[in-house]
Amino acid sequence: MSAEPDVRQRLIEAAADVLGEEGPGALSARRLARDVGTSTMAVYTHFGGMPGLVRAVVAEGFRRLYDRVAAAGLTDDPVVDLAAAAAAYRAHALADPHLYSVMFGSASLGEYRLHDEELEVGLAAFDQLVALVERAMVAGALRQADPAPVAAQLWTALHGYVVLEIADFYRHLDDPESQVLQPMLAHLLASVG
Amino acid sequence: MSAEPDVRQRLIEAAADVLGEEGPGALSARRLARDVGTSTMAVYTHFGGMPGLVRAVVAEGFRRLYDRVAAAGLTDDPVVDLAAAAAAYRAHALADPHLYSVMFGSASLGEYRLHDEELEVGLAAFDQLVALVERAMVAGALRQADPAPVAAQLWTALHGYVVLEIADFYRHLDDPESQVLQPMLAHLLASVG
DNA sequence: CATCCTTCCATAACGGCGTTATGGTCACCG
DNA sequence: CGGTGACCATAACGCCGTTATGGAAGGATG
Repeated sequence: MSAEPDVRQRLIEAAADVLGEEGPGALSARRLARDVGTSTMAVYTHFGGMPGLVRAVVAEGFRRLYDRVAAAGLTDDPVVDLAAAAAAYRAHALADPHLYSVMFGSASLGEYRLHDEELEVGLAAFDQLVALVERAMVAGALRQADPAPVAAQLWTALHGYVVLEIADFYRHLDDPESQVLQPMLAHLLASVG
Repeated sequence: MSAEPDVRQRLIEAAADVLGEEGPGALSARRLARDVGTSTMAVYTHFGGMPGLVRAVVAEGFRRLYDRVAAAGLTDDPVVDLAAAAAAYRAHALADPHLYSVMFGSASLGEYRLHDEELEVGLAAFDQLVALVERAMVAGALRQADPAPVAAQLWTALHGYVVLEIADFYRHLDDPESQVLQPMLAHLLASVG
């Protein structure tokens, strides 16, 4: 049934599965060792402990996020592509909200704190957005400027929306997507366009 | 030294203290019982368990956030007041980042999920912002519209910034406050003004 | 071929955790 | 004055992360 090689990768995938299906409360070295068919010591030889495994899962989450946003593809309209990337980003986060929460660590699992290794993977995903913004600038759809801060503003707003949506803080609004998310992104794009 | 009555409130304050000084990893019923000078059973008689205590701490966090933002006071310029409220909001979050993370971390700490009780306290804080926006509208500083979605957009962007700042995701930018936060809020205000 | 050394994981133990069962104490109410 | 309920101390159960120890496999070295 299960392939035997690469215990490290299988632990990461098992952790991502448990996170997606049962939430962070179900994450434990013993549970993962059982699922993968090994002992808890494998977690220590490969990750140095449970926090190390969580960091690896976070890096994996950023890799998946990168792939998902990249899969949105490109058209001949840079603004349409920006909207498509944002939609893909949100869809990915909502499809695995626990993983997304752990990625942005605010989720406070253990004493986790961002290391350079995971930050690098996260920044690769962010650079995608910078490239999309820069492309819109050279195409004349956005005013010429440093694309990094503009991309950071878009990402910040989108991330804030996703976090509050996952935490169910828009419960009292009907259709928050069209009342909050879309106008907010439209305002930001209009102001830098 | 310590007042004896109201074990419930003392447990909440002890939890907020531990959260602020040592982070969520140090939160435990046994630890809090030791600090307060009681047994773990007090947690169960007053909160029904550890998740119940966390929910109470979240509600307390929203109450403090409300007070902190309200303390910003009012001038005769509604736009200045909006900026002051945003600054107070950010300062409060950065002063106790663990508490802020738990408040919005739908994930991770146990199986915590937002209940109506805490949402109500959170919405009271949000209503402050709605009132500030409405005040700016009647003063003519912002275009007349439904203030709730506008306030939600401002809050979303500000929250996103605070979360990413706490998680140290702006490490690669110098002065993210002036490169990201200020222009983002300015753009949103300009677009609705 | 024999040896060593490194990598990797199984077993078992330690302390701490949330939770539960049980019982005791004290206030209040009939 | 008996009872009844709220509140908490004690102790146990089954988890957890982590560590110590040792054994098995494989490549390098003589």
